[in-house]
Amino acid sequence: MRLDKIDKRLLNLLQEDCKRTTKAYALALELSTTAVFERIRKLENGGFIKKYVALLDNSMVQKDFTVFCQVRLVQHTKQNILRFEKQIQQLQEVSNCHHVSGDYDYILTINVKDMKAYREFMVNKLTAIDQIGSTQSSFSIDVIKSTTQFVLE
Amino acid sequence: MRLDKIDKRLLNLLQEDCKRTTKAYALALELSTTAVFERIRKLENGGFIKKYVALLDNSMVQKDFTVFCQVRLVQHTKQNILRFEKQIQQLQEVSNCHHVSGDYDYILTINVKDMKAYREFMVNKLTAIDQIGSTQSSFSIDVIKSTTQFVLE
DNA sequence: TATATAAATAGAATATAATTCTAAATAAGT
DNA sequence: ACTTATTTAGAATTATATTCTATTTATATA
Repeated sequence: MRLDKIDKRLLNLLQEDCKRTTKAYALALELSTTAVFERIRKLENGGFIKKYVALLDNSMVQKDFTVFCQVRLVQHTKQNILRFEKQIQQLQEVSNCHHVSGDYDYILTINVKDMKAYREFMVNKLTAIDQIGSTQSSFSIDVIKSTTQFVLE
Repeated sequence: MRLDKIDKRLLNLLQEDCKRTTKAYALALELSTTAVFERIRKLENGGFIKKYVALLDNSMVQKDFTVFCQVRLVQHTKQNILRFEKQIQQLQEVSNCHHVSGDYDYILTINVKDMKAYREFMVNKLTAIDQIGSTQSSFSIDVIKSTTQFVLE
């Protein structure tokens, strides 16, 4: 399935605000509500849209202390990798984790309340994972940009 | 305004899937639809919920080449900082940018189609920003975890 | 502890929107 | 040009959101 211009515009709109009425999208795209309804259904079933979610204000829910933590494993055995990754997935403080090229093996994004909570997390949870060799943390001083939207054109 | 247990459970649900019916949330929380409706309204007006968005499948929309790019500025003048940040915000390939502590000044998350597109981006857009001193890129080999959800408890 | 006041909830009523259905229009393939 | 499939529109229906009123529950105050 291929996306045409209208699909892309629709996806851009849905990424901005998925709670508008079908009528509102229809108006913006100059189509009927049925046409829009069918397109959305296709985009959902086609796997383009993963999910619809509420995004919270980090500071309002006390999760605005963000840390980027680079991790190196002690040894790159398949077992180590799998165990490490499984444990990372379990940690609710970790919002993102990528296996990456370069000096370190993984880059993690960690969201907690404050430095104290980060220390707790490091001591009790992260460094408790014994596949980890070394880590390096960069603390977020300010958020310059943060979006979930991919601009399609 | 303070969040009680029910609010937190509701926020957790809305972060998972914001498109369920009020009735569905009401059922899960053992409340009436009106009660849930009012709570959601409060969470929205109280600024806890920033927005409702559709999350797309990166690979389906050809944005699954992810790079973490660390950036160092040539000089830390206020002017340089502001100019750099303003330009970064403009770049649609950059989904995230944080001012960070440590060796580098910024960590950027970049989403493009492939290595070729990344090269284009680097040459034509990123390194065109003349406040940048040096950069270091880590390429994502695999996504271990990726969520927008903060677990509230 | 009794009383007043505010906040939260439930259920019914209403308004609005989603979804389905049928038919027409458009596009694609032969 | 003709057939077939896809997309679209408008009306009809179903489901849901939203409002309203009355109760209940919680909170504050004397």
